[in-house]
Amino acid sequence: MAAQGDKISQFERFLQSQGLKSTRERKAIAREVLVISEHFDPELLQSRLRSKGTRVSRATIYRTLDHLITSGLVRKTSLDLEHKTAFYENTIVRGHHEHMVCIGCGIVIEFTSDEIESLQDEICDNYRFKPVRHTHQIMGYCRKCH
Amino acid sequence: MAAQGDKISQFERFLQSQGLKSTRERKAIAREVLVISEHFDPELLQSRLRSKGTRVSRATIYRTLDHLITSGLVRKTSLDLEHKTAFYENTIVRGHHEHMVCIGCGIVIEFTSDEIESLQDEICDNYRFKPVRHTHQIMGYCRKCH
DNA sequence: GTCCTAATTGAGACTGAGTCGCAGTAGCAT
DNA sequence: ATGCTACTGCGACTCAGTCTCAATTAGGAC
Repeated sequence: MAAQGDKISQFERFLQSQGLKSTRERKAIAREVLVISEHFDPELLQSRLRSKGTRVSRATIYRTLDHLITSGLVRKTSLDLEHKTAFYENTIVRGHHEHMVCIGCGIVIEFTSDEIESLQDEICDNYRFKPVRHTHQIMGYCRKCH
Repeated sequence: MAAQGDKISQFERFLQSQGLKSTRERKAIAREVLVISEHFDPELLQSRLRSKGTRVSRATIYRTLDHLITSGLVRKTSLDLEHKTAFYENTIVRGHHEHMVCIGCGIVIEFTSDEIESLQDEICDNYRFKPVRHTHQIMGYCRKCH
């Protein structure tokens, strides 16, 4: 898709603006991340790259993910308390959303609610708190599991 | 306080009902946990016990926290993505609440909102999802930090 | 194209939270 | 008091993530 190329060059401009270099590894990682449409962990990312013939070390995966986060192309999503690994997702394919996680089968259902978002803003206002990001996660049992 | 003794014996009954034994270590841990009014991590719990002259191994701390969770006296609260350690809190002193965490100074502000809770229930209903617990956390800057 | 320097990479050592196996210990029911 | 079984502590282990360092590479200057 055309949009992806744009995003890659957005990332390259970001790197340049930070005095960072645009390397083979960084481009490969960015390219792959923008193509994954679900949550992923660094492990999965590495193995997807490997299966395409691109070997990148664990350290570089982590380092590059940090840059992708700073550049705004990727976000870190908790999705946790059960899993120990961090999860990531690209911000292009995936808009903002919250999670319901089934304790039975592990399935993740996404939801959003404008009402909740605005109540949240109201509460922050009351506390003079300037929100930057938030996570809202419901653990329970999905239709199939209870 | 009187309530604490009750809770201790509630825990002992729980242990018994599970065919578990009521040991010196478990009682000491339960007693301490019920007296901590803030979030704590296993590390802190252990050092508080040690400073009272009770030595308990790390493994036992973790094992007992699990039992306390199952018994309902303690809950695990994410409070994370920044910290790597798990946090816990006792359910007696601390009612249900959500967190705002300041990215600047780390201060944790608690909040609750009945409106949000009921919107949440509504959403779960729509998805035929049976909620068990949830976490809702806002990261941002507190009054002093922006 | 060549040179130069600073940034980058990969490998492996390291860290820190949490778990596990095991040998010795201690509840508790009889 | 006895015996069965669960419990404890220790230290080894795991696993995600970080760090160090020597070797490599991007990319600007010439």
